[in-house]
Amino acid sequence: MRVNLEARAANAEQRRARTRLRLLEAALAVIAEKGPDQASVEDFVAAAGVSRGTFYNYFPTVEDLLEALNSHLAETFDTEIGRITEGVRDPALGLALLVHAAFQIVTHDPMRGWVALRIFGTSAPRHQLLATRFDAIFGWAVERGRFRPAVADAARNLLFGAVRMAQAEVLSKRADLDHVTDLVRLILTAYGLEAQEAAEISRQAQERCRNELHYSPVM
Amino acid sequence: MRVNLEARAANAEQRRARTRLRLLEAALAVIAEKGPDQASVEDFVAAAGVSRGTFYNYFPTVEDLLEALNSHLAETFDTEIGRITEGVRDPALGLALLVHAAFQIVTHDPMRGWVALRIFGTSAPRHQLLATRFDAIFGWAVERGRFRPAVADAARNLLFGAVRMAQAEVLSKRADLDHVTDLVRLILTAYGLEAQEAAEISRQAQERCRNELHYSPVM
Amino acid sequence: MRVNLEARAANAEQRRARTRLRLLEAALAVIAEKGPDQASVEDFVAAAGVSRGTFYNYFPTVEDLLEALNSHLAETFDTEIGRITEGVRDPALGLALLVHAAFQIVTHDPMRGWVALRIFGTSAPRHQLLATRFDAIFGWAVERGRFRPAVADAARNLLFGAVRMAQAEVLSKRADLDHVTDLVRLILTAYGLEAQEAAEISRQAQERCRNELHYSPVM
Amino acid sequence: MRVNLEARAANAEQRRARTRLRLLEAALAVIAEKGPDQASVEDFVAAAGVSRGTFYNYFPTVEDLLEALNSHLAETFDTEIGRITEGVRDPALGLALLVHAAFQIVTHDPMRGWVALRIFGTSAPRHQLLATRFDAIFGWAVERGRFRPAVADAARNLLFGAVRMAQAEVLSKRADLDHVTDLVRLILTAYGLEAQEAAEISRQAQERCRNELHYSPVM
DNA sequence: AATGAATGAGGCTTCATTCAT
DNA sequence: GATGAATGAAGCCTCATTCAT
Repeated sequence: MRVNLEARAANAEQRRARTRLRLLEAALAVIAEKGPDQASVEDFVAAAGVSRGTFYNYFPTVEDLLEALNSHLAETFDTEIGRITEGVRDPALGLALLVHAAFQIVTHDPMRGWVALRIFGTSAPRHQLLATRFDAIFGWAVERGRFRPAVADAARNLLFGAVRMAQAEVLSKRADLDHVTDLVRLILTAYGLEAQEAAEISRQAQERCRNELHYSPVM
Repeated sequence: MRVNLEARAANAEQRRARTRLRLLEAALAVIAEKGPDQASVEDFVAAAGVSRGTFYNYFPTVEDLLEALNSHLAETFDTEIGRITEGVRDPALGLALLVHAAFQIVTHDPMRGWVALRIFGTSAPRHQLLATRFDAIFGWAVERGRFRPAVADAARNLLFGAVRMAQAEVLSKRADLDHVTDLVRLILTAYGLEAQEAAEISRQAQERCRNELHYSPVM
Repeated sequence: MRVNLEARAANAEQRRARTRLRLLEAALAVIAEKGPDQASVEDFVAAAGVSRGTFYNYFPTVEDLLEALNSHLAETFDTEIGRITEGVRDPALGLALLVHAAFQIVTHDPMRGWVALRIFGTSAPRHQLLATRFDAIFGWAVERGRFRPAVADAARNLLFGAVRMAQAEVLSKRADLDHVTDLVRLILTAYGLEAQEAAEISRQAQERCRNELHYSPVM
Repeated sequence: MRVNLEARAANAEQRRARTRLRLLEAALAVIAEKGPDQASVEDFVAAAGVSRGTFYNYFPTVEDLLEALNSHLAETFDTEIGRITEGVRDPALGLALLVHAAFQIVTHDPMRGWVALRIFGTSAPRHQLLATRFDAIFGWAVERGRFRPAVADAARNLLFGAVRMAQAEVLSKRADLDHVTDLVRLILTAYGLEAQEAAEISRQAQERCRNELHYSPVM
């Protein structure tokens, strides 16, 4: 009996999780297309194939869904980036990989790219995962004498701002991945590398991402 | 008789212009606070102190108001930037002035800063004035051997992306104008200047903006 | 489980049908009073006792409601007329019955009468059911030598125009059903019957309608 | 001095009348196109080339304009009809002329035709001029033994209803003037004429209208 | 849990009318 | 008189959210 109950509970929980995931997936697609401001509950439930009521069984408000989506994306994104930069010895290469990997992901799964871009524009709380990761690498690079010392905030905003803008360009197909290579080269130069080396590392990183990133959509 | 009619027409025209301006000013304040997507006609007319109907006497739709505001801001902004960079001999200093001046304006008239930031995030047609201005200076710098040759798109996105992100930080008071000085230094370094000189020029430019920019709100 | 779901679905469907009917009924009353051009959604929902939003759950626009109402009325009307003229051997009597029955209905359910009158005046697509029915009977009468040959269009417009005008008079209580008897007599005379016989048939038809038409509102 | 003042007053009055007429003309055109319910003050003043304010100097409300237009049309219409039926000896021919003349007018000046049709559908007070004229001719015909005695109301509604319906058809070009000839024949038959004679008189009347009606728009 | 009908606040837009000039 | 800017009531429609089943 007990076993039965437990099994049933587990079962129910699984179903809950599955429905929740369906709603998140649907929201991803809808928001990628319309943006968070134009997307309605109707859109979400239609895309997920569930009823209005069900939506509210999982998310008390639309805002909550957006937040959940935001967190979900930030976490999976950070995880992927972590995997790529793991074990890298050179912090400069680490940063280059970080950026190139992000664009690799965005290119292969544009929906996530759009959603990240669009949610970012709203007042949604921004997740600190990537910032933290950046700070760690950057600090390490300075410590090792690889980068010229600089205020971390400025360095971070330089990179994140440029990346964000390039992301919009790439997603709109107004720029391709070579654009990113140029950008990374400029950034590394800003941080203190010689132009030659910066170019070299950026190129390397891109290649490595292209080859090694066996990427598959996470949702 | 004729004179009377003409005078009356002129009078009416003035009234019209004044009301239109009031609406634009009000919209500036409202959008700075709420963003273009959350602002309603009700907000605009309440802020302008006119009736709902009056709004539609001036702008057929909200979109039209936003567009008018957008153009207005882009033009005044560009004009101001133009005045500041006029007569500058060194393109590197020109770019530094461009960025610092922008932040000077944004700091003194945060509403415009917010509106620029927020409208930028929408699908509103982006004005090309500043991009054009940047390209001219950058091309000139490369030609003169002041900057290392680079793809203009990448160089532009680096600067505009970073500036945009810093603008959000500064407006939110999470960063001050020193942050901008750091940023400009990094950017100039990315473009090929020595770290030392980059820092020097950035500092100079900031000082000059602080002293020379007798700024007053344009609307 | 399955049964439960099915039952629930059936239940929901019933609710839907009931609400839809309530809206149509309410619209009938409202339009009878104000006419389709002066009726607002507010009027409809107030009369139906539902909320504004509910209206749009059933009809995308006011126009759609009117159309549904129009079709509904035309069909029920034609059905009733059909029942009355069924099995009649003499086409002249058939036409007389058609007209008298229409007025019987209009008298007992003035709302439908008004709505028919008022919707007719708009650009709503006119239903052809009655016209078709008339043409059939008229053609039959001519064929049988009962009516003098005539262009069907003229004959139809004579009857429909006169009936429409009389309907307005009767509904406004400026005329009673004897007026209709006179009118039918004139029409039958126009079609070629002797005055005496025309009067006789019109009287007969009226009586028959009065006795046999166990009429009850359809909505 | 006095003369001057008087002359000036007369002048002013003339101008007033002219502006008023312009507004009526404009309203005629607008209503013919859009119908009275869809026409706005804006439409009227745009068509008349005057300002909103001027409109209200002449008509306190839109309703008043419609009423004035209604009266204006009824009067000019009646005048024209009167001219045509003047001196006719045979009342049957008189009625036939009345109808054919009406259609002649409507055909040559469709705007008036549409407006009459459309205003009629509203709750505007109906003018009795034509009804009175009909009653006079009909009574005369009965008295003379030309028509079979009948209730005047029924006879009138038969004719007016049929004419109104035919008018809609003719204006929509779904019927031509031959349709009217058929209709008049049926009506005269209904009133007691022999079919042969009815046809003959209807034809005669139509011809006469076509030839003699030197029609020109009245406004 | 899931459903979907019902709600009502909130936004957009039109337009007859007023009124200062 | 003529003008046209300003008004605000009134209409349309959407959509997040609630709730009975």
